[in-house]
Amino acid sequence: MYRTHTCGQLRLTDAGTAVTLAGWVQTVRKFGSITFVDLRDRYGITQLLFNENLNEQLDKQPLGREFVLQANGIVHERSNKNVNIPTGEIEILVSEFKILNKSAVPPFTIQDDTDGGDDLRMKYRYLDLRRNAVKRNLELRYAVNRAARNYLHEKGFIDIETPFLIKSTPEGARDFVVPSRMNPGQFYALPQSPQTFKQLLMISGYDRYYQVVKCFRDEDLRADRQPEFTQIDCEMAFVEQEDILNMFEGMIKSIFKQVKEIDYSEIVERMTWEDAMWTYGNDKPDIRFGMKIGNLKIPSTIFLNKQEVLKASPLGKGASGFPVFDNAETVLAIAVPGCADYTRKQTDELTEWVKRPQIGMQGLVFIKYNADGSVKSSVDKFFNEQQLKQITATCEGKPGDLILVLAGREEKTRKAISELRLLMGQRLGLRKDTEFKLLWVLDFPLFEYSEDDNRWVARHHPFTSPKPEQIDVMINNNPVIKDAADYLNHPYSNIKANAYDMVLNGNEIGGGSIRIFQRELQEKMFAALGMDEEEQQQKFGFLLGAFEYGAPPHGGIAFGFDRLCAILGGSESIRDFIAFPKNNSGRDVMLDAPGPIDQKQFDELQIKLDLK
RNA sequence: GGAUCGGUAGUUCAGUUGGUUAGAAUGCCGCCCUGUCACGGCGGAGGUCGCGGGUUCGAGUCCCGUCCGGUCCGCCA
Repeated sequence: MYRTHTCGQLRLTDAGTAVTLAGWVQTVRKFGSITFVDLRDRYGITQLLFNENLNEQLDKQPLGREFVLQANGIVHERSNKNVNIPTGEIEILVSEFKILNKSAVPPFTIQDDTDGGDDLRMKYRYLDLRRNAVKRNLELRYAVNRAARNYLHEKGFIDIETPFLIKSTPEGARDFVVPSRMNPGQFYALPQSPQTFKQLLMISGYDRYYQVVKCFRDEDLRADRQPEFTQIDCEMAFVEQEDILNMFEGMIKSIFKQVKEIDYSEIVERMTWEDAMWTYGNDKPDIRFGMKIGNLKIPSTIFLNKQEVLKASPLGKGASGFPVFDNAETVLAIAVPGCADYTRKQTDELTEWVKRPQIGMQGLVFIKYNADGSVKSSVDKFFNEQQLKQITATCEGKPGDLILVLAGREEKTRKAISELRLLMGQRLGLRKDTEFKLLWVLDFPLFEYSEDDNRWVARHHPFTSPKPEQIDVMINNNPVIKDAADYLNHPYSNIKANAYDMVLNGNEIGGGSIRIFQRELQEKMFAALGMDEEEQQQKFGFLLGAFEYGAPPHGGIAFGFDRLCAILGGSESIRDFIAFPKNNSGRDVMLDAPGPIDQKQFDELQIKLDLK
């Protein structure tokens, strides 16, 4: 037996007990004839005391950081207690010790505030995982996993595994592919999600399915994106949208309760996609703070339900005399609370920020709504006080606020003001990572028009059902677009999907839809995406076939598990919540993967490289 | 595919207008120390300034190329 207790276990009540501990040497503090050693394992740190009797032996067998040590001794009350650690009231008076393994000097310190950079920590991930900070994240991840499983099990869901070696589906993200040796020249694809399998399970009658499952997408990465990531993937049969929303806001609330002991008793807010874009310029708005967008001018073809609002806008009626606004497709404003006293330097800095290539705006207009009620703007030449106050009113500006106005092309400007809003929210400390705000975003457009491919693409995925009342529009209309520029007038551009995203603090943590379950509608959808009958049969024949054998109405949702864990852990980085993550280029720097393979392997696969 | 920032001691970083022997902190090694827990004191070792080329009397510093890493845009149903 290597140990009788763990390094996080012993307390003052254990004083006098003979124990054996095993763990890693965290630090050695030597004082001439006595030596303190902090011994660490997964459970904590216990101080070992080597007195003069053992010091000679310690000189012969010096201990270094991360040595694996076994020590026998008696639990003693400390004369100087350490209130900072749970075992701080005791120490082990060591009578005998054994070095179970030596350690090279680690390339970075194994501490909460390590001196190692990200790259190095990933290369020596097995050392980074010893750090308490990372360990806590993995423990949180397990807690979230367990909480989700508890809830779903309670609700009658069953976990069914689905295959990883499947068929390539070119819709959506790029597939990772795996060559088949037994079928030369043919390839499996790794699943982007178990989407079609879970639908088939519904058809098979497993009406409540879930899986905590790896998904694979071969797309360019970001700090918060991994080529392989984990979803909590769920599907239910005989449900409508409302049933799904209730079930899964229940799940998130239950996870909050089980993991964070947070009673999220408020009603989860709901917002249409159109309102989200209109009010926040973003389909995943952070509603922990206001700073809602004032819409001063918008193009007529978007936001069909907002035309009445537009008429009341100060710029909606016609030329203002300010060419930047008059020539712009869209003019949008936000009121930044309490920032009317910004200096020229500060406003210049914000202007530079919106002019960065990633934001790409031409400039930024300021209106200072001073605390005394006066207004001062960078466009005083073009607008009188009354007009400036009208602009201020559209974004609900109050005395003391700084009004920021952007003008330009609709899509770019809306994205820019959304980014600016998030930036200002961040700077004003309105985005606390201890506050959690859930939101459902509903009624997404079913299609988006791809000007690159000159065709409709599914915004969610091709299995998403239109709103029930719009099914006729799809069935009875010809999807062919003769003039690409005219797609906004096509009936398909206004079809809304029976789809929903769950947003937590400005992050999309889950998304799903009610699925198409009739063959005719599914064929119509594939056709709308430009697939002829033969292609449909070749790629999705199995699903169309299954729809002929009594497919029940069904729908589901998938949650981004890694990101959910990161948010609950109060972190921006999902990498810290994954035991063995990949870097920005999709490399595993510890394994040095991907890497070349042997010629023999190529020969067996009958594959030749033709590197460009 | 594009933008941008970075690469200097084991590690995290500083390094002025191009100018003598490239520094700090931490880690590491040695000696001292009986109550530390970020121990302390004294001493020491440690560098192909990512790589290649160019400009110059002289390059860590300027220019070009390249590799690697970070962040972002496109992309990610």
